[in-house]
Amino acid sequence: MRKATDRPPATVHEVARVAGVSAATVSRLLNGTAKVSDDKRQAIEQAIERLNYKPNVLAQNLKTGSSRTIGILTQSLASGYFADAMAGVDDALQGTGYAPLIVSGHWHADEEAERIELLIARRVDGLVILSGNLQDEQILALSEQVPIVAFGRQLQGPRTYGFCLDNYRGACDAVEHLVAHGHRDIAYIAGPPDHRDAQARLAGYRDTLAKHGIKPQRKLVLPGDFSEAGGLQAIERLLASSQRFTAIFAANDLTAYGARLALFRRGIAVPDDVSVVGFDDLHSSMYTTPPLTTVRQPLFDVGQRLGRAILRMIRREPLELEVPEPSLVVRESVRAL
Amino acid sequence: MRKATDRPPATVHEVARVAGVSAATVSRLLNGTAKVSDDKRQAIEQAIERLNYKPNVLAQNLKTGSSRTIGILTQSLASGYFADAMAGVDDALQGTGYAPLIVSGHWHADEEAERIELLIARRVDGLVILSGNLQDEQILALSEQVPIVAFGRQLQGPRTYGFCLDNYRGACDAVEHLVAHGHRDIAYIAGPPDHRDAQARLAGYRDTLAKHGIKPQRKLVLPGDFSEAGGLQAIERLLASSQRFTAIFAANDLTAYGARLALFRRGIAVPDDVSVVGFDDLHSSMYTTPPLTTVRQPLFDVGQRLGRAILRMIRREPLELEVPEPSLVVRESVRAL
DNA sequence: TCGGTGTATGAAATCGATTTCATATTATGC
DNA sequence: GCATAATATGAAATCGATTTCATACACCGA
Repeated sequence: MRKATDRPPATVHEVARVAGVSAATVSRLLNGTAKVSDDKRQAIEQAIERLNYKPNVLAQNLKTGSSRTIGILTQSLASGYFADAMAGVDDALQGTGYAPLIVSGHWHADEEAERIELLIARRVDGLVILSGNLQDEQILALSEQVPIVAFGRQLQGPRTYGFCLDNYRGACDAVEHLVAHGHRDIAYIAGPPDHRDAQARLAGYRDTLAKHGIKPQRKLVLPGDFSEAGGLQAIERLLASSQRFTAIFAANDLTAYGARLALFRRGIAVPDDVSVVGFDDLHSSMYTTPPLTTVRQPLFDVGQRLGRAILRMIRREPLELEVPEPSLVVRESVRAL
Repeated sequence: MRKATDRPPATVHEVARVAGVSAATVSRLLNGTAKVSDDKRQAIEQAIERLNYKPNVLAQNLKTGSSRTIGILTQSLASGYFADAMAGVDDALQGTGYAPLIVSGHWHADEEAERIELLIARRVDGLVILSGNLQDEQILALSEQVPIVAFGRQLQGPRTYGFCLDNYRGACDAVEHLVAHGHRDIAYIAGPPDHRDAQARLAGYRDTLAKHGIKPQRKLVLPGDFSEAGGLQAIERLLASSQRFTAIFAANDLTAYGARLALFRRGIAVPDDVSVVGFDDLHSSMYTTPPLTTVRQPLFDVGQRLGRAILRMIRREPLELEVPEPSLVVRESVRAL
């Protein structure tokens, strides 16, 4: 199993020796740091070819003080929501020489802080933070050590930039849609009370009802937790309470899935008996039965922007600040009354 | 905005100087490489505290020749299937000092090879390969440079280990379940013809029918591609052909989702009119309407095993070889005839 | 008291690149 | 044709840890 080329990998010095030049010249050629004469260039290129030389990234890292790595803090590795954003970041990093180092904070501030310490210890050149429970001040403090871009929080600083989508606006659009279709008894399944996106969506729901002169009914606002189980339970309770409602606005798609199942179990048809609107537009929402009308968050796009932003920040280029908009995507889960 | 401690981070040498010892002693204490006397230990610990010293990982990497990083090659960053496995690997790596470097091959052999080159260039200490289109021989060749564990391919070598779940068995279980419930006209929506898991599942379907003396009907085997769109299209075609069938076995859950929607659009109830069984047990299959009966692949568990295996391989410890089993999870999408 | 064994410690080499600084060489201007 | 500027190049320092090798010292038995 021993290969012919079973010697330790070549170094710049060996390349230099074979090419009859100095290591400095090899380095200069490879990095384009300075002009090297044509004959030496050829000699070096041949030597590299012959020795199959690949620069040792570890040595480069040490010398340059950079790991050419971007840390990504997500809240869950197994969530379609974050996965889309991560895919976007990854896409933006493609071909730039930067690789993503992904860690998960599991929605827990302490764990997030710890994981970020880990990333900084590994000398990531930049940090992408996807949502989470850290305080903005903590992030600002961290940004003295490494440039940071964040999603799900409004931040601005010399080495910090964070943006949210307009959750309020998205929720308004969703409720407007229901109202426009004649619904007035609209239940809302909330998200975690301490989650700002959830708060904004709730506010959008309330304000839109008010705008149309629909009296808010406390019993139509149900607690939830952004999970299917939460949505299921909420609607089971609502049905048990025999409160009248013709539509449900769920704080996110997962919640809507759970709600949908609760209705299904009771033989209540969507959208014929009850209309449902979600929030997020997860990929699978296109294939629920019926396909879910929902507020689209363009998370891949968000991820791309974050990736591009962190790169610009690292290179100290100005970043173009433009925030994508959520938009209602109308499918088949809402019926006109 | 300037902090009091705005000087460059401390090095071993500074710690050594402050503590009145040599850098070697500091290193020895930190790594437990040799005994150091109690008084020096205290002096060093104080110096570390005072200077807030953190070893420079980049320098450690260079000197030790290892990056304390595990490369993970996935096929998609935004797939629930792979995400579960990645979460498992991540979980196994937690607290070991190793961090995952995740790249995606997008089901394309060339891209996979390229991404792996990138990981090797970054001197990952080990490689976890999740499925993909690379040839086994290519992987074996790569394993001379770095230890590899793989999922979705049977591999065995000094620095290589790969296992599959028993897809054949899983498919047999699924079809047995349908047959036991009185179904004989069972449609099958296949996966990509060149995908081994898909091939194994198809074989399981065919053999189980044969075992029960059910004549195979060519028109009941429909092409698919492991996606919802494929499943949708397959069932639309099947319905158009007015071929009789009472059950559908889909090559994976996504396909089943698509099939389900096609039925829904035609007003065909599941499971009352047609039964459906999937494969994978994605998280959301618990919340489809109705919840999907499917063959569970314990992917988080698989990921954990992969993570533990690669660590053992790196440490040159023997690895316990035990492959988890797929299992049918019965929900509500199958009716007895 | 002396040689021998063991132990804690430091000086210096090392990992493999990049970068500074000095120098030999060539090109340029008058 | 000579002084000067510009250019390509190499030797050596550097990044910050780890590790080898040598050494000083203490301890032990004879």
